[in-house]
Amino acid sequence: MPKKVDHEARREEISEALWRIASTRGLEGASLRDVAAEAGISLGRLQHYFRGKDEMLLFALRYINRLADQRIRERIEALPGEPSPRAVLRACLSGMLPLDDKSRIGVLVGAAYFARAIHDEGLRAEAKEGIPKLRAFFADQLRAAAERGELAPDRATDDEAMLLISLVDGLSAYVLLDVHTPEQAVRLLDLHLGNLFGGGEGAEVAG
Amino acid sequence: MPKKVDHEARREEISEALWRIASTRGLEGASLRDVAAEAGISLGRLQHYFRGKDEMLLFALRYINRLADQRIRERIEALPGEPSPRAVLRACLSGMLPLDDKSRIGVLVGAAYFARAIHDEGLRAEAKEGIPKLRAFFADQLRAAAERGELAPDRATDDEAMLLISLVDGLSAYVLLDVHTPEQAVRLLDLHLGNLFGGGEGAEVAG
DNA sequence: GTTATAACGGTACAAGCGACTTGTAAAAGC
DNA sequence: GCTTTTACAAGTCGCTTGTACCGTTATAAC
Repeated sequence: MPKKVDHEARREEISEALWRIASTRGLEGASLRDVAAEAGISLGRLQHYFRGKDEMLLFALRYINRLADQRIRERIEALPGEPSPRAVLRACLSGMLPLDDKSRIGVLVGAAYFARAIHDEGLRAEAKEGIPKLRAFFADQLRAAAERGELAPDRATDDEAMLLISLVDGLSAYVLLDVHTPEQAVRLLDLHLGNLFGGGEGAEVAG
Repeated sequence: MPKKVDHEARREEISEALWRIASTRGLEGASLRDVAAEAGISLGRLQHYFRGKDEMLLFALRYINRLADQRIRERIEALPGEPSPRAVLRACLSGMLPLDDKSRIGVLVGAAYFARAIHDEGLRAEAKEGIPKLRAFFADQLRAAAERGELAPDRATDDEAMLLISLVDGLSAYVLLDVHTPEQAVRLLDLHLGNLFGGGEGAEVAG
């Protein structure tokens, strides 16, 4: 047999090439040939690592979700001292916004997948997968905040969590459309958090 | 000359066929041939009314936006008596959610266009166009509410208006992905409005 | 050294795409 | 009634797409 190649690593390289195309031209404009060219490989090689286009798309989606998850986890752990629930939430939510090149590409690719997921059962299941966990995590933070007296105790934490997720998605969409600048999106997010937790204190946490 | 045909009406018929396809298979899966078949006409005839695909897409987008605008205007006028700013806002916002078949198709088509608008300057300009006016209208309602003492006077009305728009867009996306049912989306919207205006009073307005 | 096989590069192919051209029928204008 | 113009249907064009299928190389196993 010839040299053993790390298939997973190859697939990740190809996925990154796909992201680069999807974030500039959209998913629908990413043909197998384009992706192969962007990755600097032949079409034949790409086909060696992915049976078909769908398999490639699904792998790339799972991979980018995994990276985004990890990125946000690191943001939380990077918070100084014993961060308040509010600080944790702000770090998460602003990490979901397209603020820098990395996260912008992530959101861009996510938007491209979103459009396809609406009509594709497989992708839709994949897109929905992470929401409940995220929602539960946010709700936990809100409950912790309520216990510490930083949040009105009569707030419906589970619903407020979902509201936060929906809001960030809406804000992200408008940043992609250049309706907001990234800074405005953060400002609006902070406004909502201010309404939720009360007052402006807490907004000085770095983003 | 032969019988005079109402070009505008023909274009609207074709647009409606396009929506039907876009709402089930997505915009990218809507070829000129498919649209023509859905409209029950030949490809040649479709091309007689639209120079190219881009022109068709743009017309259909403007048309559906016009209809949505009109639909929401009617919702406001249908409100009983002298409606409160809160009731007006709720009618608008819930009208933007995909609650019935009509609005669902509208949002579905809007989502398809959104994905394309990210990478298409012309469509992006079209998608952005209505936002400032909507935002100003919402801000006016919020100011009116503040004057009537139904809203805390220190609220940043312009930002709160944008927050409402972003939230509804996020909620709509999650309804399309079957993360929320339409009912849950309305519940979350009402929760936000309750937070904004205070208390639960006002939530009894029909949707 | 032979062989089996993973790892390719290259090409061929049918299908579908948007755009364009041509042909034809019919009705309004003169 | 002849002409002109509109309203179509049908076909063709060049191109791109995803997929399938070669052929070749290189290396690990025996």
